[in-house]
Amino acid sequence: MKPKISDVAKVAGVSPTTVSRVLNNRGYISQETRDNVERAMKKLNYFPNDVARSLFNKRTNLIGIIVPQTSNPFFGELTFHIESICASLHYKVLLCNSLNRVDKEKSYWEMLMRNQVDGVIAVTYNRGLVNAHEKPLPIVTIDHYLSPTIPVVSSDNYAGGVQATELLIAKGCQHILHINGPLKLETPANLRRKGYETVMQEHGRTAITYEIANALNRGEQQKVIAQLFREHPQVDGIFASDDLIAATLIAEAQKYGKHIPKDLKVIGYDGTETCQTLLPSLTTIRQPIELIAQKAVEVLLKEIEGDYEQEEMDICLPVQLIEGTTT
Amino acid sequence: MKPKISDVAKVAGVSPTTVSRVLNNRGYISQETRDNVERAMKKLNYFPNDVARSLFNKRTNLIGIIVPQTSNPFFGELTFHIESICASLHYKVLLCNSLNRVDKEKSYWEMLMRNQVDGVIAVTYNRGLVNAHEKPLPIVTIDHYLSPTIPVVSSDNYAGGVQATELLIAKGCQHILHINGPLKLETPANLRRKGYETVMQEHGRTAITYEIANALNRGEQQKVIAQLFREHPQVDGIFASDDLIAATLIAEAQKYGKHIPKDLKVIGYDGTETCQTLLPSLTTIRQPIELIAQKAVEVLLKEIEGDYEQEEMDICLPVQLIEGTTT
DNA sequence: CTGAAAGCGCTTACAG
DNA sequence: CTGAAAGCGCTTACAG
Repeated sequence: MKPKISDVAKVAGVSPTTVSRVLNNRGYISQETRDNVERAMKKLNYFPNDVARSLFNKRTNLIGIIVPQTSNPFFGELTFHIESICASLHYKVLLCNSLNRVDKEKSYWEMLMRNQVDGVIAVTYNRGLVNAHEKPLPIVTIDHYLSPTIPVVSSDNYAGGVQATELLIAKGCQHILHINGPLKLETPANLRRKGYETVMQEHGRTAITYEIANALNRGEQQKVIAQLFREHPQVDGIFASDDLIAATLIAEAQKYGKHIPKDLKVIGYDGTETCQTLLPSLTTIRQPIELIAQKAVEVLLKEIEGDYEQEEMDICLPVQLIEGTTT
Repeated sequence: MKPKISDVAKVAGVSPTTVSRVLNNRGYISQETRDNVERAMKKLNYFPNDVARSLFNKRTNLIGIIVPQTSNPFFGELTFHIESICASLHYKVLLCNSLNRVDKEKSYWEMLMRNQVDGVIAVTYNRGLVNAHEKPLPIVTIDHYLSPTIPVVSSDNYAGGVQATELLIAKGCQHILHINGPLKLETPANLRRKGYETVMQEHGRTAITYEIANALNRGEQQKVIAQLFREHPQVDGIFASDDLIAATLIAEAQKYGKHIPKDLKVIGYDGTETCQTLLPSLTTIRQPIELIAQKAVEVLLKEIEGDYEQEEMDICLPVQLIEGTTT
């Protein structure tokens, strides 16, 4: 059996109370008792049981993070940074892959509540989630508006959309299209499209957006892209709302005999490390992923500690254009 | 305050014991009491506290997973699958990004013990880890031998190395090199090199392997690649031990004016979904990532449930050659 | 079919 | 400076 505090107490010849005190460094303990207890802990290879501690303290130091899926490079990197930062602050991370599915979001949410997480970082859609529970946990979302009372961290999607579109125009594209994920969802990510539309309008162009219902599915992507080429054979510039779509686009374009960037210029979005390594030629708008993670954790911890300030409801971080050879 | 079992009991007009019984569906309860209790739970929006449950049951349904970093597509996909499978089996996942650093592995390991995880899936190096603790948890590793008593799940690295090398030879390469991660570590991944060396020898060729000390660092990769091109200008075939290295290789080769596949053929390793999307042209050896995740979870749960069988100590899964246009 | 009691491993007032 | 007692929210023998 794993040793418990009373075992240590017995070996050290003190009470469990005293052991607990040296463990938590609380109250006065004589150096001698302290040494005794520490020797006993070492001898028994004792580790405190955090489950018992959490029960008493009503604090788990656990946070939940809900992402669509860590296999997507953007979420994989985001998850990495969030977990790393949390670990450095002595928080532990319970991971949830929601696949953007409402049923999964719901059951994960309930799981996190049952496990008494101190807070959650959500990169997920479902709006009803939060209101459904009377006593919402501290929560912060990334790129998704869940409710007006929940803080959001995102990068400057509007500016990203503007920059991407302006670049295509500057490069001389005449027929510029946009491909996006599911549009009905009210996410800041839709601001990318807004940026695109605004710039197009300013230049007297018609904005046309193709929607991929399930952006995580590559087959779905190919279908929409095929349709796009069919309906707009004259297209010579495309702003894709993420790098994976852009990559699929490039592969499909080659099948149609379109040369990139001569016949068709493509710009993506996200600029993950992975994409910079695997497809360094891609022009893209880079999101400051690590910074997003940092801010999200920072805001969440403030909520948890209770010194949360109103002005931090909506944090918007700068993006950066990275020019490759696809434009 | 969150409602607890005694609150529910009060509302339902029964004892806490009874509430617990309907919660766990244990023992006999009259339909009427059951309905009463359920109504009370709904009314109070009650959710059981899993921390308290875990304390009593000495079972958390929590497993730890330690990977180098989820931002790497291979580990991102592996993590996704492991977590998804666990969720479907009502296990929760505590995520740890070790960066292959011994200090982090150690502190994560201790953290997992304190949190009373039921088991851990480790994709990590440190050998001393396990022996250091008298009472090791149920554990399974992926692609890493920690100790002879710990089961390993991996794909057929030797066959992968053989297939990769044979392909380059079949394509007419005369000077074939290999780039690998840190070689001193006794991982099944080194079998890839063994496969390479064996085939080279069979064909009377000299096997030469370049080592990247920190495979997670792209700057490091570039340095080694530059050295490789300097020392072996006549190289015309390279087997890279993962797809990211292969991608960096391809980018560097272009700087040296080498045309791929005419002047230089490149084959990678892993074949993640992400890589198939971002760099579909890459020839590679695909690991069955989802299957690896499945087996790892399966073996771990058997250890946890206690019906673990000896013959499953070393599970080796088949790999698959995927031919792109880089060979 | 239901409840009172004890206990999971810890911590914190409260005494001394 | 140290210890006995009570309790965190739950569950399981044990009675009835």
